Order: sequence, then structure tokens, then C-alpha cells
Amino acid sequence: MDETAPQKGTVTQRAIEQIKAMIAEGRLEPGQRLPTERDLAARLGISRSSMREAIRALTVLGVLEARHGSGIYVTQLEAGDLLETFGVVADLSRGPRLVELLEVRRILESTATALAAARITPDRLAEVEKHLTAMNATDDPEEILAHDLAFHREIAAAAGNDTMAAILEGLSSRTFRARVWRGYQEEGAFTRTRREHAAIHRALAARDPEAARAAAAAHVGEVEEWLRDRLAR
Amino acid sequence: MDETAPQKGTVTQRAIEQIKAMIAEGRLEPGQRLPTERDLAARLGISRSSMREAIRALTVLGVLEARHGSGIYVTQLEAGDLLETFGVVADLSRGPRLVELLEVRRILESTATALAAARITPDRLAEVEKHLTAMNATDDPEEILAHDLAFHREIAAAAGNDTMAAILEGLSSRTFRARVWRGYQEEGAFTRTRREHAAIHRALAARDPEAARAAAAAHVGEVEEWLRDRLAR
DNA sequence: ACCGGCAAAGTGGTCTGATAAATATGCGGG
DNA sequence: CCCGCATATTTATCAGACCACTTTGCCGGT
Repeated sequence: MDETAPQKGTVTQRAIEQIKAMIAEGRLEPGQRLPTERDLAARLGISRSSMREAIRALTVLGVLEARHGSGIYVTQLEAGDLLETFGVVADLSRGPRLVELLEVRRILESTATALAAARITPDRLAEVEKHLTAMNATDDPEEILAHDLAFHREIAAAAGNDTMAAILEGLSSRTFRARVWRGYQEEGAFTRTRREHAAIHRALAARDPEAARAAAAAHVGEVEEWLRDRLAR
Repeated sequence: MDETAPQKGTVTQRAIEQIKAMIAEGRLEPGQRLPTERDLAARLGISRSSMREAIRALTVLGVLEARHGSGIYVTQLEAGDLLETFGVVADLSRGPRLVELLEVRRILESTATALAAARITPDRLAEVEKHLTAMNATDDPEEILAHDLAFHREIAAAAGNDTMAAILEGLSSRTFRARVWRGYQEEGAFTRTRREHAAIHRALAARDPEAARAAAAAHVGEVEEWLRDRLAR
């Protein structure tokens, strides 16, 4: 006769699932505001502390957004929101998994670049070119890295698949790039990187998907191989 | 003269970053036990409630694991641990983003299947075959789905890239498959699916990466196209 | 000396209540 | 009609207590 659920897991875990379910079932729309912490806690029959833990969890997952003094809202649930956590994988990975991540990036980036070659608009291509020249015009590693990131980000965006772009963004997170690229470029890979970027841009300008795919794969593959070698030692 | 940090963001957010940093810097090893909640809170100068929120957040991210009565531990930080949250993306996506997710899956799955064709061991191939026959031997949709998932999971594992396998696992999460596959198979796609699975298995048995890639791409692409059509209406 | 069980200490899980800080609201004056 | 300020609402944080589960080690029996 026990009316109260099966009691599986912690109350916080259950609260997380219930809120997720509300969103999945459409009872909570993107951007919509939730009841207050106190209301929600009372409604699910748990304490405010536990409810806050659930909300915090969903916040770091990019599902909810808490605004101090205002309320709790469902995010737009766009790819960028939900895949932000992908960055922690890159940040906390080391050794062989870094190679695996680069392999995934190579696969996705080469496809994205190929798609971009077929779909990119002239103004976006100009934007890509801007970052390319800016990247080649400075010696500051920080600035180079920033334009490098932007260069690939524009291309990923041009591919027209936001989800893919968001994943690639995570795989190129600032700290990840900094950790791997640093060593790579210290070995005088600047000129090679420059040439590879030029090749990618050329393929995009020529609207040649296959060339773009090959150039992007080679670009990431170079780093991948370098890292593989370095780990072998 | 303010000795206390820049105060950016909430204290909980800062605690999350600090613990993440400890792990990234190697001061916390995989599997290692952390100080108690009370100690950690005191050490960072915050309340236990806030510390608990930070721990809960890192728990859902698959970075930490709390064991009631025992303590808090760093997970093994393997791909599977950290990418578990990828499933929520699939669970909370709808409309056009489902197509995008399928596109990502098609790209990764086709590559994974190609790699598997080159690397799969005989006993793992036998395992794949087992799920194939079991899938064809029953009419229960639930059982078919389970073997379908296992079929692709074995192949992804054989590709030798745990990270890729973990991502694919998220893209094939039970609820995701259930939502999309349901509609797809209701339209009598069983026989077609069966043929496609057979083609994939044949390519694996023949150790033919290109055939495997094509078969896998076609397999996912079929569903992708169906979903695209369905959304267009 | 070994072993089984039991008690106590340690630790995460939950609840309650209070205060601070940021935001939203509504009213009154210009 | 609009601006500004007092007030209410809401999240952020803290403090302290108790419960549930796990681990540890002692103690008695064999």
C-alpha cells in the first residue's frame, strides 16, 4: 500500500530524473521558467537542499540555467548548451585517450570541412580567410592559437550541423589545444601548420569537398601522429 | 590587499573548478579517495551544502563517485565514465537536431565499422554473429532492440577506440533508439534492417573495411533519410 | 590462534531554518 | 508618460542536526 515510489537511488537523483522527464515529455519548454526551488522541493516532497543539488547538476549539464534573484529557466537546449560538458572530457584526458580524441576529431573535422566546401557562403569564406591571414601575421602564440581556433570554428559552422560543430568545439577546447599544440609547435611545426591551413582554405575556395576532406584529415592527422610518437617514448 | 580570490562566479562553481584543477594537475589520481565533504568544505572555506553541490555536479559528470558511508572517489576517468552524460543530449533532442545526431552517428559509426573490419578478432566476430541471429530469431521489439544495440556495441568496441565507442553508445542510448526506431520500424522496415545488418556482418567477416564503411553508412543513412522526410511533413 | 558477530566510529544523505545578495515589481512623484 | 525608489520575490550561502550506510576493531567463543 506504499504510495511513495520505489525509492531507488538518492532523492536527488530521482529529482534530476523527474525534471529531465518533464522536459523530455514537453511539460517544460526551452526558455521556460520553472517554479521556485521551494515550490519544486515541496512538490516532489524533498528538502530544498536536495532540490538545489538536483538543479545544480542539471545546470552544469547545460539543461537548466539559474539566475540569481530571478528564477530557474530551461536553456534553449541547443547543441552548444548541452555539449558544453564535452570540454571536461578533453580537459581531464591524458595519454592514449588524447590520441583517441584526436582521432575522433580527425574523422569529424574532415567531414565537416568537406561539407563546408560544398556549402560555405562567400562572406563566411572571407571570415575564414581573415583568420588565416591574421594567424600568419603574428608571432604571439596566444594570438595564433585564438585565430587557429576561430579558423576551424568558422569552417565547422559552415558545415551546417550545429551538433557536429559543438562536439568539435569541445574537442578543441582552449585547454586541450594548449596542452597538445604547445608541444607540437615547439618543435617548429609552424610552417607546416601554415601550409596545411592554406591547403584547407584553397580547397574551400575551390568548392572541392574531397580536397577539403583530405587537407583537414592530413592537418589533424599530423598532430595525431606526432602525439602517438611522443607517447610511445 | 584582498587575499581572497577574485570572487568570480558562485562559490560552488569555484569549488567545481578547483577540484577539476586538482585532477587535471595530477594531485588527485583516478580511483583515489578524496577528503571528506566536511574537510573539503573547510579547506576551501565554504559550507558543506555548497561543497555537496559541487560534488554532486562532478558526480553527474562522471568525474567523481560518492559511496554512501565510505567516501568520495575519483572515477577511473575512462571514456565511458566521462561520456555518460552524452546520453542526455540524445534524450532531450528533438526535431532537426535528431537528424544532426544521426548524421554524426553515421559518420562515426561508418568509420568505426571500417576499423572493426580490419581489426576484429574471431571471437568478437562470433559475438557479433550471435546477436545478429538472436535479433532475427525473435519478434519481440524489445529483444530486437537490445540485440541491435549489442550488435553495434560489439562492433564499436572492436574498432579499438574507446572514446569513439563511448560517444556512439550515447548516440544509441536506449531512449534515443526507442524514440526514433519505433516509428521507423513500425513502417515495416524490419526486413530492410535485417538485410543491412547482414551486409555489415558480411563485410566484417570478409575483413573488407570499405564494404563495412559503406554498409554502416547506408544502414544509419536509411534511418536518417526516413527521419528527415518525416520531419519535413 | 582463529573466526564470527556485534558495537562504535566515520562518512555521505537528508532535512530544517535562517541570512545575504540579486532581481523583479509596483507605486508615487515629476 | 517616465523615472526612481521602497518592497517583495527568489536564488546563494551558511549553520547545525539527525539519519543511513560502511568500515573498523574489539570481544567472546571455539
